[in-house]
Order: sequence, then C-alpha cells, then structure tokens
Amino acid sequence: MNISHFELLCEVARVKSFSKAAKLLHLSQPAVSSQIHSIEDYYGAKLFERSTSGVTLTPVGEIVYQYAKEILRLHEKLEKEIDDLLNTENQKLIIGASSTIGNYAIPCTIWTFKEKYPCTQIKLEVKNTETILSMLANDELDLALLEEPIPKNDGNLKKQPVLNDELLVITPPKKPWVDKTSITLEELKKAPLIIREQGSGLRYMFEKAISGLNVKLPEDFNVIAEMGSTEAIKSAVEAGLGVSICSSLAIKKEIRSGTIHPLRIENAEFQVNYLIVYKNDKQLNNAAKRFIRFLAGPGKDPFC
Amino acid sequence: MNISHFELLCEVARVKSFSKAAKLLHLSQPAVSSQIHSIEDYYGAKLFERSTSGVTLTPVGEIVYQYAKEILRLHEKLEKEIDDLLNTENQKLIIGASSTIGNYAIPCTIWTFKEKYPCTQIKLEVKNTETILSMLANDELDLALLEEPIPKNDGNLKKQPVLNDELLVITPPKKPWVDKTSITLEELKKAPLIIREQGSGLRYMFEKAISGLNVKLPEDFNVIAEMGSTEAIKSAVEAGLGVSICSSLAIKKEIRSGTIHPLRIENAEFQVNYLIVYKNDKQLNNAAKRFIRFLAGPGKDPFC
DNA sequence: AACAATTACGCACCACGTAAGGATA
DNA sequence: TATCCTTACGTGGTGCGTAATTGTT
Repeated sequence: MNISHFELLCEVARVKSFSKAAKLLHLSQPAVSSQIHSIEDYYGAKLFERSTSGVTLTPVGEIVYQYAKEILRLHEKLEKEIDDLLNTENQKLIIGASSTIGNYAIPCTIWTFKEKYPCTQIKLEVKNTETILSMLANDELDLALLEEPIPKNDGNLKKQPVLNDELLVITPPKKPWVDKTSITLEELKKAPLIIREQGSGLRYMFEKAISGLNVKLPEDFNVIAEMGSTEAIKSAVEAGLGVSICSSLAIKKEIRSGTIHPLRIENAEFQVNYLIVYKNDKQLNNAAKRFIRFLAGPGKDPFC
Repeated sequence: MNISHFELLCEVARVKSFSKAAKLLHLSQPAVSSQIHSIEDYYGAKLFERSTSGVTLTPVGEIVYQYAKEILRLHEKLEKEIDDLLNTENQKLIIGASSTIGNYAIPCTIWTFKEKYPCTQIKLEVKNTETILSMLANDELDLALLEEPIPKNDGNLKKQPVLNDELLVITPPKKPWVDKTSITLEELKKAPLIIREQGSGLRYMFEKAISGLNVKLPEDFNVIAEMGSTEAIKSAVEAGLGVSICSSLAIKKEIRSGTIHPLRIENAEFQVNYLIVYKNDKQLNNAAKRFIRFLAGPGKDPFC
C-alpha cells in the first residue's frame, strides 16, 4: 500500500466510478481497476460494490476510505512541515509554458499552489513551444507545460499528462458561422484562416492532426494571416476578420460573453493533451517535485 | 511512498543503522540503503546523517519519523478494524512447521500474534519437512514454516525469509567437549553422532551443507543413532550418549542451564534460514496475509 | 583490518496502456 | 447499443540480491 493507492481509493470513492477517477488521475481505466483490485487483495476484503452505474463503498470500504483520508491528511501535513524547514534554494521554481496553457490555465494553478505551499517562489515564462524546449534544454527552466506532441523529443525528456482539452474552431458570432455547431474539414479549408506562427505548439499540433487526414498547412488552406499571440488572434476573430483554431481553455471567457462562436470539426477528434515536461537526468528540487504531484495527482482540478 | 517505506524508515531510525535494519527486515543492506535514498529523494531532503558508526536522523528526518510512526499506527488500527468486520472464514489459519521452528520458535509467535489479532483462530501442525510439504501441496495448510533449502521445490512455492539461526554441534557438558568452543569437521566425523530421520528438514539441511565439503551422511560419519524428534536427541546428548546437530533456537534453555554444550564447526558457516512458505497460486485469506506480514515485517523480533 | 554505506549490474516482478471481452440497462 | 468494469498481454520501470568499491576509524 502506498500513498498513491490511498489517493486513488479516495478519488474513486469520491466520484463513485472507476472510469471517472481514471480520467481525473490521468490513468487508463483498467489501471484503476487493477489498483483497486490489488488494494482489495491487500486488505482481504471487497471495498467497492460494482454496478453498471459506477461503484459504491462496502462497509469495509467505508472504513478504509475514512482511514485513507486521514492518512493522506497527515501526509500532507508532513510535507508542509518539511516545506517550512527546507532552505530557500529548494523553494525556487521556474516554470515555462506554451501560450495556451501559460496564459489561460497556469496562472490560476500557481495561485492555488501558492495557497497550499506559501514558501515556494514561482517564476513563469510564457513563450512558444520551441523556445520553451530550448530553455528547458539549457537548464533555464525546472519544468515546462506543453501540449502533446512534443517536437524533436530525443527521449531525454520525461513527460506526464496533466490536463486534457479540446481543440476548437473559433469564429465570429455572425453568419455563416453562428447557426452551426460544427464544421467539416472541407468548409474549414475554404474559410479565411488565421494561424499562429511557426514554432508555436498549437500550430504544430494542428499540423500533426491534419497530416493524418492528408491535408497540409498552409497550402491546402486559405490562410489570411499569421500571428504570434492567441490574444491577437482572438481579437481578429472577434472583429470578424476570419476564423482560427484554439484550445477551448483559451476562449472560456469569450464563449460566455458570446464574442466568439466555437465549432467542432466534424468526424475528427481534436483532443489536446497537456503535459508537464522535464529533463530526464535533472535532479528536480523539492518545489518542482511537489508541483508535479500537485498537477498530476488527485483532488479537484488544479486548473481553473 | 508506501507503508513498507515507512516501516523501513522507522526501523532504521530505531536501530540507527542500515545494516542492522536490513537484518531485522530480512533485506540486504544495499536494498535498505537504496530505499532510504528514494525516500530522501521523494521528500527532497536528507533524512539521515551517515557516519561510520551507523546513522542518525537529521531534523527533517526526525519530523518524517514522527509522522511515519503516526501513519503506521493509524494503518495498524485500520487493519484491526477490518479484522473485526470480516467473517470468521477469513480468520482461520492452519500453519505447518518443521520440528525446530514448530517446537521452539512458533508457539511464542502465535501467542504474540493472537494478542494482536484476537479474532484469529490458529491451528499448528508440527511434522517433519517432507510431511509439511505434502500437506501444503494438498491444501491442508495455509502456510508453512520451514528451513532453507526446500527439497523438491518445483517453483510452485513462494517463500520469504523470516528468521536466521545458526546450526550448532551439541555435545554433553563433559570431556572432551566441554573445554572447546568449536570443533573441526574431521573431529565431528569421528564423534559418536546422533541424527534425525530421513525427511527431516534439519537432516536435509545438514546433508546439503556438508555435500559442499565433499562429505556424505551417513557413510563418512560415526552415526550411532537416528531419532525422530529433537527432544529425544537432546535427551540422548544430555545423557552423554553422543553428539548431534541442531539449531541454536532449540537449545536455548539447555545452554542456559548448562546441560548441553554447544560447539561451532570451524571454518564453516552453518547458517539456517527459516522461511515462510505458501503455494504460489493459492488465494491466501486475510489471517494468512497478516501472519506473513507479522513475521516478515518490522518490529521487535516476533520469535522468542 | 574491520565495519558501514555506496555503486554497479543483472534479474524478476509489477504497474501501466492497448485491445478485446462480458454484463447490464 | 451504450456504458462500465474485467481480462489478457506486451512493455518499461523499479526493487531486489550479489559483488565490488569507497571511506573512516
């Protein structure tokens, strides 16, 4: 039994479903199933009653759940106490992030993290993916937050999924877009398209995604502009100049206020997997390790 | 971090030595060293100050130690609560043991175990190794306690070391033995020797040990009797009829009272490794799992 | 020299993901 | 059929023991 077993158990008990817990913990569903089985095996008792609509704790499971929460609480307290005792060198953390995650997801994460570990000093660098990768290689960063796939990954990088998001086509809230909820790839190829610059993770991801469909950027599209920032692109789309592609994370506010109209691409999965990435051989300091556990671990979504 | 990490850490902190903790936990010393290193890595802080005369806790280590003890205490309480809730089927345990361990080590162990887990119903079968093995094969036993090496082990048995002891030559407390503290193999070959019957684990072990020295039983020895019980042999030796071989466990009392004189064999290591053995494919019940952890795990020696 | 911890290395096991399988509404 | 959990299987990472090394008294 280890701490992450307890975390997994608590997460499953909380959401009453193996598959939901798997998503939240960035694990496959069979992995969760197998973990729970081995916990049950360890204690020699069934902990969850399985049904078609999820799982519920058995009486024994309830006991284990209560203790697991208590043990986790203790352990968290332990880590905080260690935190207070460590020298400040261990508390500095430089994180790099690509635009989308750096601008729209991480700021709030850092805030939540600092609430939990107030001693940590975090510096955030938001650049495009290529730049972040070279900074990581030069040890200018402890950790990076990037999107999959990672270009030119020579195997010296360790990665861990932390967040799943969806790539959407963003359009002005007017005809012909505003009546649709989705768009075909053919329609998109003809639409006035604004894209990010070379070296941007979003662009790389989009290129990768469409290359599987035998379509190429920029030649197969009607590219009307190339811009170096998501905010610039959003402004252009809001102004009705064209359409673009971005992560749903980046347009939460605009969707709510109705200034941007999002569309799904038909018959295609444009999932974005955000990863926390670090050098395989690098000795991570305490703050970095904790930050990784904070993001990849359980609990309510650390992104906002 | 898992429960056994905490156990290991507490054991090391308690005895202030990697090597001593390794012995107590039935692990190699490098294994303990590596575990401690990974715990230190996990918390991002050095927990032990190493010196030539063992190790001491650092301030951070002291904190982790305190929490580890608390977590272990909680976890033990959890297991006890589960224990109370389980049905009685899970609480029955049939243990088989070969003579030495069955007669001299286990009775006290069972007593200690039942103090901790009063619901458990334990039945103990003491037979010779061969018989115990066949009972295990026929599912007449949950667990067996035997000495290494195990004859005819077809790989279907899982084993775990639980106790190390030393094989001694036992002699009457009179001339020519009483002045010596050790004996050569040549002297032993000429001495009037009493041995256990075929099928006895002790005999098998002794045969294995001397076969490495190109000596065979019974032809190379002066065997004057073969007996089916250690007690009978001890009585014979006490009566001055001859010498024999047995585990130091079995003659603690006699050494103390001076009725038997033990000798080491020169230039030879006669270590006995006692193992807990069970069928690889068998689903162990709760009591069995707990008993294994109780014996193999940390804490003060469960044998008396 | 003796003792304690570390490093190196090979092996076995375990946790994971992918893919296929069963059960239930 | 859709959803959820389980089973099967191949793979990579980790923990282990053995043996050699370092370091201190």
